[in-house]
Amino acid sequence: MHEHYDPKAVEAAAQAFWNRTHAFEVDERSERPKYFCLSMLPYPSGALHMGHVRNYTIGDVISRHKRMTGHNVLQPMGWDAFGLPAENAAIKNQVPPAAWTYQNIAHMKQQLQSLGYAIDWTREFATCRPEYYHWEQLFFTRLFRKGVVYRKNAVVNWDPVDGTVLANEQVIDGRGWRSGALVERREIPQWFFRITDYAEELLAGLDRLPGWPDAVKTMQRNWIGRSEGLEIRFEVDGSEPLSVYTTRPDTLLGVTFLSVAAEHPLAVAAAADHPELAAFCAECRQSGVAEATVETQEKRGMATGRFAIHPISGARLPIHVANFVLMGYGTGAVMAVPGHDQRDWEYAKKYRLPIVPVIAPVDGGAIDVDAAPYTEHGVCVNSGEFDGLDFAAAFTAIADRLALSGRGTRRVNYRLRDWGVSRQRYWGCPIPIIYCEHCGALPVPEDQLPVLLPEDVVVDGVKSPIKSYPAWRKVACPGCGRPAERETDTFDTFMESSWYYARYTSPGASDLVDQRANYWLPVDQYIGGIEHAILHLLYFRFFHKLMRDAGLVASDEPATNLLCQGMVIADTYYREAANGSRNWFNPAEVETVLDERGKVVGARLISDGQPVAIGGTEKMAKSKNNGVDPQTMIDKYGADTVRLFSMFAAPPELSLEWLESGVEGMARFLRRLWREIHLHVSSGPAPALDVGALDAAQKAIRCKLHETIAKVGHDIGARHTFNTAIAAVMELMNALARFDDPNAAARAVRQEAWTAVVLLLNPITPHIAHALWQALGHGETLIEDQPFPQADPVAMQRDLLTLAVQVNGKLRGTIT
RNA sequence: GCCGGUGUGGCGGAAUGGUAGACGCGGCGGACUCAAAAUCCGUUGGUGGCGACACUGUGUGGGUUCGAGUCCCUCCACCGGUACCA
Repeated sequence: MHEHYDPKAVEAAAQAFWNRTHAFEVDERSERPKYFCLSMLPYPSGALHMGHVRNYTIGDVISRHKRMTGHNVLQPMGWDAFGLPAENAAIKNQVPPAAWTYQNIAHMKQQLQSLGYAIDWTREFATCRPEYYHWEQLFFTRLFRKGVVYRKNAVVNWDPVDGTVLANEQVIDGRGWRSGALVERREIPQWFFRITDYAEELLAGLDRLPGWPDAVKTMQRNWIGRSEGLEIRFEVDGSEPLSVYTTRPDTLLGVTFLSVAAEHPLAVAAAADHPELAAFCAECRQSGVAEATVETQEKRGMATGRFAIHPISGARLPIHVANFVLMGYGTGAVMAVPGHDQRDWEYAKKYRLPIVPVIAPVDGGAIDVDAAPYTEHGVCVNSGEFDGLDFAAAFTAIADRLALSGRGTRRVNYRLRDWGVSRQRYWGCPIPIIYCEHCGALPVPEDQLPVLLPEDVVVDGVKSPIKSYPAWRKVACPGCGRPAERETDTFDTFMESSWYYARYTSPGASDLVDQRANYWLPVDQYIGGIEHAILHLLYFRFFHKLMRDAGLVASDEPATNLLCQGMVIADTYYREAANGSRNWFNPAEVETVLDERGKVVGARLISDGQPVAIGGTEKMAKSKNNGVDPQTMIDKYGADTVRLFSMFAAPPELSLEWLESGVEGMARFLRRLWREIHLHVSSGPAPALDVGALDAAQKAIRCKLHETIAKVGHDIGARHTFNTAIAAVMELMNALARFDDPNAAARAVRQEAWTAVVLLLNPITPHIAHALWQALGHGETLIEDQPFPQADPVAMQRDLLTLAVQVNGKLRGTIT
C-alpha cells in the first residue's frame, strides 16, 4: 500500500478492473431478486454538467448499495438525442445536427465513464438512431389503426416574418427571437394522442404509487384536474348556440355576460361587419400560446354586439371577445359570474358590466359583491325557485332543470388536454404518415419502416430541411399506389423519453421490447429532476399503459419509486457596463473578501484585484457564467471527491450549492481515511476479534461502529439521505483516529472498523474503496459482491445514557 | 395568474412534537516549519457576565400543546412547472 492517496492511479486501476471483469453487465439469469435502478437519460448538450453528476451519482450509490444487499441490479444509460438545441447549434456552427449530436455523445460518454458509474454499457443507445425510433414509428402506426391517435387543428406560435412555428422558448416578450416580429397565434393541423381517455386511470394510479413523492402526485392530480360540472347551452340570436362548461352551476342565475375566444366562429362572424371588433380580434391573436403569457397579460375584451339567451331567466346577455379565452381549450367560450368569480369580477368592473349577487354565506352574513366577489360556496339567493338551496342541492336542481329543456348535461371534465405530438422541426423522429389525395392520411406500412431521417443536411433555422426536400417527401401511396407525400413534421421529443426505460431491458428486440421486459419492469427506482414532475412523468406513465394495452408489458405503472433531485447552484459575480449590461465572471475567477467573523463582505476578480458585484446564488447556467465544469473538478480532485461532495453537500431533494472549499474538505477526508488505514495496516497483522475480552474503551468504539453501520444502512437504503450517512462515517473516523490504543485487541477492533468503513463508503466512493479493500487484505475482488455491513445489536448496547430534564418545555439539566 | 416546493449560525446543512445548530466549510488562536503549503490540536449562533451561568434565537404575524424548527392558519421572499427547452 502506498503511503499517500493518489486518486488518479487508484481510479484508473479500479476502472480497469471493472472493465476487464465486465463487472456491471447483467442479464435475467440470476438467483437474486432483480432491481432496476434508472436515472433520467441525458440530453447530449455538449459536456456533462453538475446536474448530471448529481443525478447519476445518486443512481450509482443506490445501485451499488442494492447490489451489496443481494440484488441483481440493472443500471443502464442512453442518450435523449433529438431536440431543438442541435438545430440551434447547427445554425451557429454550420454542422449538421446529427454530427454535432454524435460528437457530444462521444465526449459525454467518456466523461461519464471517468466517474466510475456501475453502468451496463452494453445496453446503451441514442434515441436518434433508426434502431431505436423504428419501434416508436411502428407503435405509432399500430396506435393509429387502434384509434388512439388522431389529427386536429391546434394553436402554435407563428412568426409572420420567418414564416415558421416557434417553440415557447423562442418567443421573447411576445416577439420571435430571431426576426423580432410580433408573434401570432395560428391554427395548424397536428397529430394527437388521446391521453384524456386515460385521465381517470392516470389519476387513480397515483393512489397506488406510495414510493412517489407527494409533491409530484399532487402536481399530477392538479394537472389532470378532474372536475364535475355542467355543460350548458346558451341560445344565441341569429347564430349557433354557445356551449360553456362550469363547475358552479349554482351561480347560473348570476351570469351577466359570456366571453368567447378571438378565434371562435361567433367572434369571426361578428367581426365580419364590425371593423373595430375585427381589429381587436387580430390584436388578441398577437400573443404567444404559453399559459403563463396568456394568464398574466392584462385582461381585455370587447362586446361583439351579439347576445345570448339565459337558459333559465331568458335574459339577453352580451357576448364579449376576451383575450384570456383560448380556442381549443374547452369549448372556446365561458360564462361569466362577476359576483362570485375573481376574474369575472375584475372584467365586469373594467367594462362596467352588471354584478349580481346570487350566493349568500350559509351563516347569513352580509356580503357586498360590488366591493369584492364572494367566491365561497353558500346558499342561492336572487335565483327564483332555487333560493335557499345549498351548493349540492342547487347543482342537482339546476342540472335537472336544464336536462329537461335539453340545455344542460352533467359532465366530468379534465383540465388535461390531449397530447399534441407534431413538431414542425427537422431534428426529430419522422412521423410515419403518408398523405394521399385519394386515400387520405395513411400510416406507413410496417415493412416500409423505419422512415429514415436524412442526416446529411443544411439547417438554416427557418424551415426544416425535410420540408424542402422533394426526393424524401414524394412517395407512392401505400393504398392506391399513386403519387403521395410524407408527413414532414417530426415527433415531440417527449415521445422518445416516454419508453426508453423499457428498451433498456430488451436490447436488439424486433419490437419495442420482448419478454425480457417483464423480468426487469417496473423500474424499482427512478431518479431525475423535479422539473419533470408533470410533463415527462405523465407521458412516461401514459406510454406504459399504452404498451400494457398492446400486450407488451404486464405492469400498470412504469416505476414504483421516484426520487426527484434538486438543482445544482453556484454563486454569481458580475460587473455592470456603462450601458447597464452585466458581464458575468465565473466563481473560479473570483476571490471573496471576508470580515473578521468570516462573513463574505465583497468579492474581487483575481486577475486585476478590482471589486466585482455579488449576484446571488443561482442555478448553474451559461447565461450567468456560474457553471463549474465537472471535468475540471475530476482532473483536480478525482472522481471520488466529486462524487462525495455531490452527495454530502445537501440531501438529494434540495438544491446543492457547489463550493470549492467544500470540495477540498472532501478531498481532505479521503486523504485522512487513506492515511489512517495505512497507519493501521502498517502496525502489523490484526488478531481475531475476541468480543468478550474487550475493555470499556474498546467496547465503546465497537458500539460507535455498529451504531454507525445501522445509521448508514438506514440513511442510504431507506431514507436516501446520503449527506447524513457520510456525516456518520466522518464521526466514526474521527473517533477511530483518536482511539490510539496500541494493544492487539484494539488492532482487531480497528480491523473490524476500517473494513466496515470501506464497505459503507463503497457505494459513494467506489474507487478508493476498491483500493483500501485490497490494502486491508482482501485481494483484488469486487466489493459490490460483499454483503453490506449489518449492525450487531449486542455491540450497540450502551452502559451509559444521557437524559434531558425539561420543566415546562425548557431544558433544566441532564442526568447520566 | 394558477399548481407545487423551500426558508435554521458567517456558509452548506443536522434534528421519530422532547438537550436547536450533528457533520463539513469558513473564521479565530496555537503546534510543526527559516518560511510557506500540507498536517495536527483548541475554539466558534447572538447579548450580558471574570466565571458558574442567565437571557435570547429556526422568514413574518397568530394559534394548538406541559413542550413547536417540526402540526394548523396568515402574510412575505425565493425556486420549479405552466402543455413546442429538456
